[in-house]
Amino acid sequence: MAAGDLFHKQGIRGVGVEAIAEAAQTNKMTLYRYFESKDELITEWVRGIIAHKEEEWKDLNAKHRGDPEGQLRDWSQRTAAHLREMEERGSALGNAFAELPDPNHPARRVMKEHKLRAHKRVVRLCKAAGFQDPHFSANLFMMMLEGAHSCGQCVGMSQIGEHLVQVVDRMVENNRQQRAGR
Amino acid sequence: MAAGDLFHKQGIRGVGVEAIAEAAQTNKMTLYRYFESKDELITEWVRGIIAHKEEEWKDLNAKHRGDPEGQLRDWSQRTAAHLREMEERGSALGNAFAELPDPNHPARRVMKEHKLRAHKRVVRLCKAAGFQDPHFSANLFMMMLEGAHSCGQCVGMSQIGEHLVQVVDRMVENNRQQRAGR
DNA sequence: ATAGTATGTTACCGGTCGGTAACATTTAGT
DNA sequence: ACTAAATGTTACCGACCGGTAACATACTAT
Repeated sequence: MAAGDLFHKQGIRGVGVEAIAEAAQTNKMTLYRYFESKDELITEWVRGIIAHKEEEWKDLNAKHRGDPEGQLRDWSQRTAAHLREMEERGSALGNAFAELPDPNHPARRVMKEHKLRAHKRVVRLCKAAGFQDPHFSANLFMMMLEGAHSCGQCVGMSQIGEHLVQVVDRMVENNRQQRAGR
Repeated sequence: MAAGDLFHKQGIRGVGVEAIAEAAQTNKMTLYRYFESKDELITEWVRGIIAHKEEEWKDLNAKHRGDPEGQLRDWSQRTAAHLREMEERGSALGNAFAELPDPNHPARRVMKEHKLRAHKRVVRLCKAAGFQDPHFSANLFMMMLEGAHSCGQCVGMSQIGEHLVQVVDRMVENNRQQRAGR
């Protein structure tokens, strides 16, 4: 779905169905034979993004099996890499949240569920990594990763990415030392 | 300008000029005698928010004169308080960024300048507080404060606010100990 | 070749929205 | 009370957008 690029770059509400069809190299009519409304189309796009992220978490889990610290560090590295190739416009999901204020919008519900899952996952990882206060650390991780996107727009993505990786490394290292000292 | 509530709650593009006028207890025509376009109206709203934030920084500076650590801690506390009374919808400026993708939009330019100023200010504070790597710490602060808004939508604002305050306190404390140990 | 299905084309509908014109009404200063 | 400025009212315009109908064309399988 190449229409997603449009959504991300011009904003969901700033892109007409006609433009979406063109980006998908088809036309409006055919589009409406597959999606019953623009809202459903948006929702499907969001679902795609989320599926991709879940896929990445599976990779992360497979690559660092039984190593929650490694997963966290790799997660930050991937996010940093993702930041670097995303000049100007912020996070797709974050923007979508801002652009769909209606709490009953299906896409919004899907995103909320995903965020809850993501948060739980990070809490679980922090628990497994032996962090003293897993909820605290998990919230910290989430805050920083979320904030990196919007923050990079004024500082420069690459620097933000670097610092993100650094601080996650430090947190993991600190935790390791604290555990050793107990 | 009470119309700002509408912008924040329903999204900039989701609010018509008519609704804005009604919220301001006037009508469209009068509105257009003061603002030459909706875009300028949006920009003025954004300017108001920014002015309010700058005002708060003046307060912060006056209250903790010569105490950059106190300013940073108080900043986090105010942000936490602000989070608590902001259930559901994220940061006004962050949302505006998402809703105005056009890089030439005047409001966007204003916001970008403001973000740059804010970042510089925090770097300056971190320098004054004697942080070892002021740019690193400043970026951390910014990331967390930015991220807290979007993150609170899935965890609960009050908890996020608490943790935000805690971590800023810890960073300040760590810095104090490191300085003492040098 | 033919039938059936998927895709493309055009034109249109209803609604909303930003913005304006023309005129009526109120407010305020003297 | 009279004037001038500010505000309100109504109606409208043009543009855009989401969505549909009707029909034409291309593809595919047998």
